[in-house]
Amino acid sequence: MGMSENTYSEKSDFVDDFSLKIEELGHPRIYGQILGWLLICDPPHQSFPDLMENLNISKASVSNTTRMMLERGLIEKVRLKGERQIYFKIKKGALIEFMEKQMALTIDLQEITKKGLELSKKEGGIDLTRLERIHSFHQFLAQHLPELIQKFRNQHNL
Amino acid sequence: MGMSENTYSEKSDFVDDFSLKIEELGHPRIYGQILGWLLICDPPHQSFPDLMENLNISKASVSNTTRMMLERGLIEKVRLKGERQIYFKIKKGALIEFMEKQMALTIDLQEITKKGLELSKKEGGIDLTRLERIHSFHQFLAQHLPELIQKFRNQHNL
DNA sequence: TGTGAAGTTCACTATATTCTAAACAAAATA
DNA sequence: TATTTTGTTTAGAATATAGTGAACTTCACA
Repeated sequence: MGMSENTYSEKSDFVDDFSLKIEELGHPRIYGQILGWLLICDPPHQSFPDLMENLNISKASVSNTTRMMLERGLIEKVRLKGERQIYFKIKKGALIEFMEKQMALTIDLQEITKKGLELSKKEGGIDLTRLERIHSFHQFLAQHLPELIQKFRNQHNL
Repeated sequence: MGMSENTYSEKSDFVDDFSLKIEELGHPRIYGQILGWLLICDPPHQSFPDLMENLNISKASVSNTTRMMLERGLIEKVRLKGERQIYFKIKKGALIEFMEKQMALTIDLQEITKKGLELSKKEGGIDLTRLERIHSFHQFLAQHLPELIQKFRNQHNL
């Protein structure tokens, strides 16, 4: 892993690394850019021009992406008294839910492999060990991941 | 979730669901197609023409994709005595490793958020609670996920 | 060595995605 | 009501990716 042990010297370095990793998880890069920036910006709420200037993205990108992120509950709008502009900030706990969903995808495979197994059994004569192995893994995760995450929530009052 | 509770009636249904989910995890769809097929095919090893016909993909796609999958250790070549053709089969335990890596990505974020935190502290005056929350989550996962998976391996002698 | 079967490579097409510019809408203020 | 500020929409450009056909290579075996 080419990942340095040092602290970042620029906020943009953090945003880059963060967004690349979010992209690797299967999401648009701009998601990670906005999320990453909203994690380290000052103040925690940011306007359209704030996002446009700091991330070098267009107004339309800000509009479209924030709309999607609002729908998915990742961020929320903030209105400041006496100000016309909308500000956006990370919704509390949203990133944890985001990662939780990420892992739930893995768990979906439990259901899929289960049905695949039933098909293979119905058909007969098919070697089941391949599917059984991966299915039992997902079954195990489906069983234990939620309680592991719950344990974290309890520890941190979330 | 539009996922039926029934068993699939066609192998292609399983392959479709499986490959769509793999795609959602950020991988090329054809990965999921080949992996899914290799999980339920009979026999477990498949030739070039087998894959081309059952998945409706070209010879070139089989060649390119299997090369990548071999490099990443997902599948392996099988040679049958007296046969010139190469066969491919799922490498034992490969899918579990694949999913493990998937979760390790999530853990990479522990390192990234840690460095982001250090930057924010160095800069001073920045609200740290946002990053601290997500970092502690990843730290928690980085600590507990490996041992959870190890527990599975122990239970199943893998 | 010649032949044909098996697999690889690569340039290109098709497709999907991302992002933007620019026109448009809404709403506050003058 | 006219003007300005703020945000939305949408058609299309730019880019990336996936997938293919066809030429090419390799190699077993006659």
